[in-house]
Amino acid sequence: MKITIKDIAKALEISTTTVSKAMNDYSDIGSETKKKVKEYAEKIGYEPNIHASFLRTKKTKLIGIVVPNLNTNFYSELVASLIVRITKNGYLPIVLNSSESEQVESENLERLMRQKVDGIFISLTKETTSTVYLTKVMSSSSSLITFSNTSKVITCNKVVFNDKAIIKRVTEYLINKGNSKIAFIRKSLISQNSINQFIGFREAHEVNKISIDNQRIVVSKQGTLSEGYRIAKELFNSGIQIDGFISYNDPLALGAMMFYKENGSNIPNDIRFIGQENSEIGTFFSPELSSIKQNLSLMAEKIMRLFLEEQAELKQKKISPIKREEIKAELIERASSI
Amino acid sequence: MKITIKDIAKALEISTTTVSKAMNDYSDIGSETKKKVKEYAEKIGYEPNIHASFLRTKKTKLIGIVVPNLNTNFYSELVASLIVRITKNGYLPIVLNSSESEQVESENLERLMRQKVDGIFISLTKETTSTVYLTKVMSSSSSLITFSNTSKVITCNKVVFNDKAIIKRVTEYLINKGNSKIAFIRKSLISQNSINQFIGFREAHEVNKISIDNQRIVVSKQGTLSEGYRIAKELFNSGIQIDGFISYNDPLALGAMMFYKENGSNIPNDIRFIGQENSEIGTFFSPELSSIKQNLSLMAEKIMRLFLEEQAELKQKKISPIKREEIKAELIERASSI
DNA sequence: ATTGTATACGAAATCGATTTAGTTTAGTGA
DNA sequence: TCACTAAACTAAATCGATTTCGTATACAAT
Repeated sequence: MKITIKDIAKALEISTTTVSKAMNDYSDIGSETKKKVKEYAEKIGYEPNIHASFLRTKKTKLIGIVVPNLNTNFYSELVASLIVRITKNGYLPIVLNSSESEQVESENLERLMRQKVDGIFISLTKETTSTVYLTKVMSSSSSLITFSNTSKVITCNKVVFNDKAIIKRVTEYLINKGNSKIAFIRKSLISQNSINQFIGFREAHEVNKISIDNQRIVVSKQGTLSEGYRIAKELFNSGIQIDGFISYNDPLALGAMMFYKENGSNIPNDIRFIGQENSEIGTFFSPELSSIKQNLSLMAEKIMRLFLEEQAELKQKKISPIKREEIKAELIERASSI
Repeated sequence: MKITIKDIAKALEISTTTVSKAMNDYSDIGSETKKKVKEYAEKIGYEPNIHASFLRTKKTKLIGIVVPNLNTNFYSELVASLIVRITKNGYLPIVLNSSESEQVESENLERLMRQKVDGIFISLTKETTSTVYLTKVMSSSSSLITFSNTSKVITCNKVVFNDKAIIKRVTEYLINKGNSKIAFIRKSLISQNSINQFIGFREAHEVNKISIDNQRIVVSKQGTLSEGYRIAKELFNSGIQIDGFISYNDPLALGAMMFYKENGSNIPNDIRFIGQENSEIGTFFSPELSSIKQNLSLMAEKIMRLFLEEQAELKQKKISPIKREEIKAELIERASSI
């Protein structure tokens, strides 16, 4: 049995208007009445029906999260972090997974717009090129925040890591250790995320006047241990020498490291390895894997804050300016790169 | 600008009633009219407002998913699998994470009930003892399906793995290989999931008339590689000998295996290791780790099917009987246990 | 006494659909 | 011809809130 404002109105012998206004702290309701209403509502366990109030307020208290691949440590942790913040602020998260498919991603955005969510937090798939759906979202009533992997061409709220800077720094770190034949395993040729990292990689070489051999630049779709192993094997069998290895996650670096170890390479003296995402497993290989650590909790925090700010501004009918936040990632140095 | 049934009604010069009925395939609307309405709706891109229709239908097309820990391979993959099925069937998933806290779990259930979701799919935390919130859900309008880790005392829809049977089988498999001092690392002492597995472990011993040394039964909260390493070290330092090792996930087994390898044990001859969840990483250690493989996709499929059946029955005002599905897990035998 | 002004409240419209309870029209059978 | 039925449609009520516009009261100012 559901409790509505009518029940409160009847019991307190006031109008439903007054009840509604009291619950929402309107200024034209006496403080006595407000107190009475709120207390009684609390007592009988009244909770406003969100769907009914949506009809007038156009607010659903729902936030859509769209990630390219939920089944990775990176995104499952980031999503978990977002969920905490979303629920803490009285919203509920609709989580969708694009499975690295632009097609699915666009369907997900349509679903969320149909549901009239108040906000959409999205990290693009590595194959996404079109921005028509993002543009659609921006002209809809849901506020859009792109994170982690976003698009260069679209102007919208963004929260990203300092992809270019951190890879530049890490590459120079290897170069300074004397490495000049560094392999770079990237996620895709299209995604902004990956492009930025590659630019950092390239700039580090340019600054140090070292040329890049494109044969050492590999795109890996899977990003698994076995893929890392396979890539290393192929490089080796093709006679492409390397003395450094940077990949977009840890499993790739570990898989490759395994191959070179089996083949008698001395790590880190012959080849230095650096992964990303700083997963626990990296510390259980020998030598322990150096890795770039991204603060996912901080990213979640910034995303949520951006959203709440925008909501507040929207309420005051202000036009909220586009914002961009960059979060610094850091290198965790371990035996594989010392 | 939003399009409503009014727009269609006006354009086609019929009543909104007819439009609504045509869209919902009522039998008292002519097929000509239905076609006309649907075509026009398609043409102008009409989409019914879910929140408005909720007021009459009490259906939100929303499903809540609650898992104990989203940031694990097991649950992130299972959730991803559920999301696909939920969206395919025209629903949207609200994903919540209990972070292994019964308190958070109960709050999550309250949130979902407040949102009036059509269904709640929940796997309980390992510390959950109370069933009051589950009972609340059952007497609410959301249909409840518990999965993976459920409760023994509550009578509700369940989809689980054959925890007892598979562990019994695996334990006997080790016993048949001559192992009699098997360590068993369980998730908790309370969770039904873990209790069932332990019963299987015990029964295997009873059948083979082997006594269990409780010192070899360890509860691990974290379930990480380092935890597995630590547990092995403690067993060893306490002088507790083992010749077999079964844990509730792969990292634990791998961590332990690492410790014993470092200490000169010959695996699998001295100690046989079996993990669970069959993660890729297990095949990258030496020897490769045997593991129990659960078909998560099948579980997701069964959960969704159960839900849809119940919805169909509910529509026909039938009382749907409580159902229980059990999914067979299987042992993937690798070098660590041969 | 009259006008003005806060303060506190309520009637009714509204949001966008669904559903109930008719109504109209054409066709059927006696 | 008349009563009856089936098919196709609709007016109005409804779901549960919010919001607009108005009203009543008390008090102060003129």
